[in-house]
Amino acid sequence: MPELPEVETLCRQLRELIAGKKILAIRILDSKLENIENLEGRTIRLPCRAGKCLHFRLDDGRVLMLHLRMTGRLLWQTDQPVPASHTRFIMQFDCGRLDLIDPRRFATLGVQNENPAPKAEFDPLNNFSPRLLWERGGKKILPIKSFLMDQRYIAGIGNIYACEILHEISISPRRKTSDLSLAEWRKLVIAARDILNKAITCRGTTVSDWRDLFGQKGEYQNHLRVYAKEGEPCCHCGGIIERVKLSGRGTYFCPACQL
DNA sequence: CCCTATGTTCCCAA
DNA sequence: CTTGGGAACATAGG
Repeated sequence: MPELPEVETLCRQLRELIAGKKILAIRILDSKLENIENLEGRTIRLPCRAGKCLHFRLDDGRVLMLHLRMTGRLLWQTDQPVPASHTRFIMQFDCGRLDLIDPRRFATLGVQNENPAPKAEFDPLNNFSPRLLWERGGKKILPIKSFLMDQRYIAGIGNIYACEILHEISISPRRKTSDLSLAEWRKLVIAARDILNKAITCRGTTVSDWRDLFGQKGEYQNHLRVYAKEGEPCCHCGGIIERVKLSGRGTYFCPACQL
């Protein structure tokens, strides 16, 4: 479930708790998860986010990588000795315990020996140049929403924020990527940064079960304008929000003003 | 029973 | 090679 703002929220909360801390013990409670050797005794450096992925660099140079996929959650526990149901992985520190909870068991855990190369060409909060996006998208005839959500191109944007960003700039999710003008890419870059940063400030979007590291709901669901708003009036033009299927995903937009 | 789900990957067809 | 569609992964909830 988590997209960039949710993973960033976890990352910031983790930095306060486990940067520089030693892993006392781990427990893997799901045979689907990769068995990771020799984590005990290692110290975690500053946790980092890469798209929707969390990277925990260790003092021996290895990098523990966690992707939460659809239903993965991280929960910080200090006084609950019994893990919640669907707990798949536990890391014990002297100050508390980090639990990975994942009902659908899609989350992935892995270790690499060195820093992984960036997976995406663009990052909405760092290198997000309208001109480079315009050049890159210039020959793509796929829908702009599919382009925004493709993690090979752009890091961290998923279904909720793709819908919100496109609505903000009044562009249809079905528009061909190559149709966007440089001016439209400029608007997109600004809208993406605004929306994602605001969502980070709100600690993410809780429409069903997203929770932060301490089990708290986010607040950005109170600012959504199209996602899960089928049948409601558009805040820009009063048109009725529709839901269609695009790239296999429920897609919310205003057919009256998103052209 | 039906459908849906904030993600990714793989296979197949056009 | 590019794109789109569907299934798969596994589970909960409406």
